Amino acid sequence: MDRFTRLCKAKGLKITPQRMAVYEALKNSKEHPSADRIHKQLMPTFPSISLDTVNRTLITFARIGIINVVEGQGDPRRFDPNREDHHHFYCLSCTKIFDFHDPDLEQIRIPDQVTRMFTITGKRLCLSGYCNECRHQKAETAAPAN
Amino acid sequence: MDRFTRLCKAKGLKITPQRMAVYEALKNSKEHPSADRIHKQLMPTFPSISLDTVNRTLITFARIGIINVVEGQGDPRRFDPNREDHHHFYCLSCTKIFDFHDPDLEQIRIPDQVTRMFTITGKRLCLSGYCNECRHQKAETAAPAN
DNA sequence: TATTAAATAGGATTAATACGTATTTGTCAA
DNA sequence: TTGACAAATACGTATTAATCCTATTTAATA
Ligand SMILES: [Mn+2]
Ligand SMILES: [Mn+2]
Ligand SMILES: [Zn+2]
Ligand SMILES: [Zn+2]
Repeated sequence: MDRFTRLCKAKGLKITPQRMAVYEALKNSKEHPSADRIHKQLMPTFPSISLDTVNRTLITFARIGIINVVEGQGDPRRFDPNREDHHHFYCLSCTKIFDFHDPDLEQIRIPDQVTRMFTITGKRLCLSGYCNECRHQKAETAAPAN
Repeated sequence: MDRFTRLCKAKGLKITPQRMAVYEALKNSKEHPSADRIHKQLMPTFPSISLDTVNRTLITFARIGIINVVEGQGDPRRFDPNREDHHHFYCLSCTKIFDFHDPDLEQIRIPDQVTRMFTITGKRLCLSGYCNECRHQKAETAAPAN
């Protein structure tokens, strides 16, 4: 019994072709797709799958801990299949999210004042700016940010 | 000449009653409002102001550096008038964002590999979980997250 | 194989944001 | 102080994301 089947059983979720398809689309991906993106990706091989189902499935997966919802800046909700502890760089131009790791950052200590006040389930360093592809375009086209 | 007037002049922006109203609404706020929230807040004293103008104004303010856009998890775009270096806790239940500071975190070192690859304009520790108000409700109503 | 609750598809709705444009208005130079 | 003009606004429309509704299908279980 594979990981996916095990997880579904444990949470009392039915194993449907739709859920399997979404799981397969996410597995091994290092991207941070939106529901719409996953839906488009599945359409060729699974034309009958609905966007609503993809969206519900992703939210369900996030709820049971198969994936995470990640931080964006007002754009469509993004999901992250990478459950390792890691950090993010967010490109303000193309909205791509890049993972990075750093041993030093693993030991970030959260102030007691904060841990007392909140129940913390997620912790991550969020960087933003312009990715390599975008910073060049930017210099030509747009005015600088400040 | 006040800070707002100075900033607008420097960036070649006209000083309009709408922009002044939005600026006043943000100033001194420690919240992280959406465009809609600011619009609702202004309606009583400025009934003719349009949501479109509020939204455009906020985006303009973010562009010239008066405010920032902050990370959410798929909810409407949120703005942050607090330009001090600080960090965030995001409540997964009520979506409120809380500021916190920490001298230790000021010196977070970003790996060279990352600074080489990207132009970084923002850096922040992003925590998520449940705020004090929400974690109690949660115990009663909803099933645990995992 | 029959039962049943869960899940899906797809249409409708709501909400957030952006766009198009006629009109208004702040700015600046005469 | 005024007039010209580009910038900004209001508001209607369009687009997009997300959710809701419900008839139908289907996975799980006995
Ligand atoms: Mn990631
Ligand atoms: Mn803040
Ligand atoms: Zn980019
Ligand atoms: Zn809360």
